[in-house]
Amino acid sequence: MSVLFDLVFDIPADHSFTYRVDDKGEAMPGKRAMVPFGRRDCLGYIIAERENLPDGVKEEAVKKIRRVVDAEPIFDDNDIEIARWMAGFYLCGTGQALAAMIPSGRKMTYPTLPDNDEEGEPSLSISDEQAAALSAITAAAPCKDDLPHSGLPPMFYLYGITGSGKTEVFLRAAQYTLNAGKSVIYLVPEISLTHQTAEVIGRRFGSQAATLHSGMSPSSRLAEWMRIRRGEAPIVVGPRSAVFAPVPNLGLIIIDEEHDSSYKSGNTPRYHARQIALRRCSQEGARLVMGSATPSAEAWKLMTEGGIKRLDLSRRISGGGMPQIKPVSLAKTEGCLTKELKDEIRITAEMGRQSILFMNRRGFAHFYQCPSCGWEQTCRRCSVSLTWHKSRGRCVCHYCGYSEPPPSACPKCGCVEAGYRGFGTEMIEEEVRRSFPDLRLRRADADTAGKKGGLEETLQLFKTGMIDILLGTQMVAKGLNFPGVRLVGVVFADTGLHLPDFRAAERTFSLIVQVAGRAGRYFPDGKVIVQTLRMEDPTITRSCALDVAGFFNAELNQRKALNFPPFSRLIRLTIRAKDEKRADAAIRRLASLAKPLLPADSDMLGPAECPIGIINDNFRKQIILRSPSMGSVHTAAREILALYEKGKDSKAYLEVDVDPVSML
DNA sequence: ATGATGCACACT
DNA sequence: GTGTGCATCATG
Repeated sequence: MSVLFDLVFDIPADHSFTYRVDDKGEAMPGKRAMVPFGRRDCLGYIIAERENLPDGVKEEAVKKIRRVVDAEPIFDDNDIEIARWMAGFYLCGTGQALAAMIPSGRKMTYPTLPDNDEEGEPSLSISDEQAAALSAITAAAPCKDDLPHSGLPPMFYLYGITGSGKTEVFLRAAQYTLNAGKSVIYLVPEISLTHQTAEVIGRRFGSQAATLHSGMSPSSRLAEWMRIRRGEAPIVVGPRSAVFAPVPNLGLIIIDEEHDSSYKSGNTPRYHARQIALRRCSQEGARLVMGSATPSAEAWKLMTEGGIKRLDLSRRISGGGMPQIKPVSLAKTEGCLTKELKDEIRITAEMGRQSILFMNRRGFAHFYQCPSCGWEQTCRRCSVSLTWHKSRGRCVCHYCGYSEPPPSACPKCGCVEAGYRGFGTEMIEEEVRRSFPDLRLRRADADTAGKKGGLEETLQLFKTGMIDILLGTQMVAKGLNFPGVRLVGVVFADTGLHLPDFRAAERTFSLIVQVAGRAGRYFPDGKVIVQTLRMEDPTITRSCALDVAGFFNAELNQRKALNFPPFSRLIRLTIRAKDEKRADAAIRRLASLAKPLLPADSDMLGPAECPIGIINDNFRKQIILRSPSMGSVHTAAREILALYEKGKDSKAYLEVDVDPVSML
């Protein structure tokens, strides 16, 4: 008597496939199995047992499971339920969702950051604000039957500047939850914070803690996963994929630095850890606690509406005040360092303290522009500005790697004044070296980090005071707390504002406030200089005033007027193809399928070229479906995709992004 | 996703 | 007449 099982695979196809085994033996839902699939053997996930064959499947078509891979199920009913929900929400295959839950661990190595002496040791006493926050969180013990009417779990937001003691509140809330016999998931942004926080938690909770990070080998990751499932590690720390940690009896999910974009997955399924956390908490009767100095617009809106309880941490606990933040105009400056910034660097050095010079995103800031006609040197393949790399003597595209020597004169108007404007790491490095030949300078960007241990070494040197000025990109903005830092200079704050993305202002604001938090952590004399060409821009002025509420008032009004999130939900459909005609045809077909299927309350933006029109020789076109809520547009999107699938051009690839975070 | 299949045009 | 290239299709 044979038994039937449904399996899913890590493929975009959404439906399950039925297999049989002669006698039940090892097979059961939650285990993986090798099965013949098409003309080869494939690893599939057993998701259910079934009584009868599905309609239209003939007895003789059903194949036998070759081998059950796992001794114990790696997924339980709850996991499979989440995967099914993800497949529906993110429009991916159930198997793809399951595969995302235990990523097969690509061997990426992340730098181990120097210790963050910040909140490592348990403080014996906490401030009144911290105590108030903690008791708010621990107050009402939620249970499944006791959820708010909305179906949302109890949600809290620790809203406070860097150094205001969020971590200590998180840790105590975790301890409280463990004491109550429940489990905790503690999410941190990718890369920098994982190790630091894992260490703090390891010290605090010992063997009760588990870490799930992407640097682990598949086998040790799986071993850790099973240890968590057995309940041997009731507190789990990790980046976004740790939101799936199979802890029994979930009581609390913590999302540190909630605004961080690494919580959104960059590949299929493009899930957002916050969304999964929300879902798990409401499903499993747990609490959700987030924290940041610069919440996302989504979180801010929910706080003002009361869906999330905001808990303010307004003071720095370690004695430092907030630094003075000064916007400075770049307008009449030769080069990239204003007099104000140079003066402060000098003063800082004379005090024996350190400076960080911060630039946004490599590539957008350092491009060739003709001073007479405005011609820009861009990549022929990717349509983004080329970046001048002095050390290589070439102009490089950051998307495809294409490079060429710089023109000696403007190819359009022949102007020989043609030079490099904009500020890249190398240019700033040169200017700082010229201005301060006596100061020790190190660069920390993707180039210098590439070498083995390059970044770690630089950070270690900086921490031990062997470097006076650290010049870096995004990667120095997050999670670094160096007591010796007095000055932070934002070299060109406008860069992010130029990006064609409705979240450009939000990100720029957040970045400046976060970066400002690096200064004066432990002393009251921190200084931040924000260089800009847009002294009047409200994003710049409000970030310099640390006016989060003012910024979001204006920003949310704007979003509302333009009907962008958080006042609407988006689904972005991107077509990419080597041949532009193909891409065009595909996106037009997609758009014409979509038009009549959209619900009345929804609309469609595009078809249009993507903000970055070409990446790696692929033309990219997009349409954006927009709706007041996910419900209706979701159903439509599923139909659209199903229709598109039949008769699609196999050389044109479709990418689906539900709730896109970056429009680039 | 991926591999098989079937049809188009090319060339010893 | 067979050989390479790509669109189409199904996978239980």
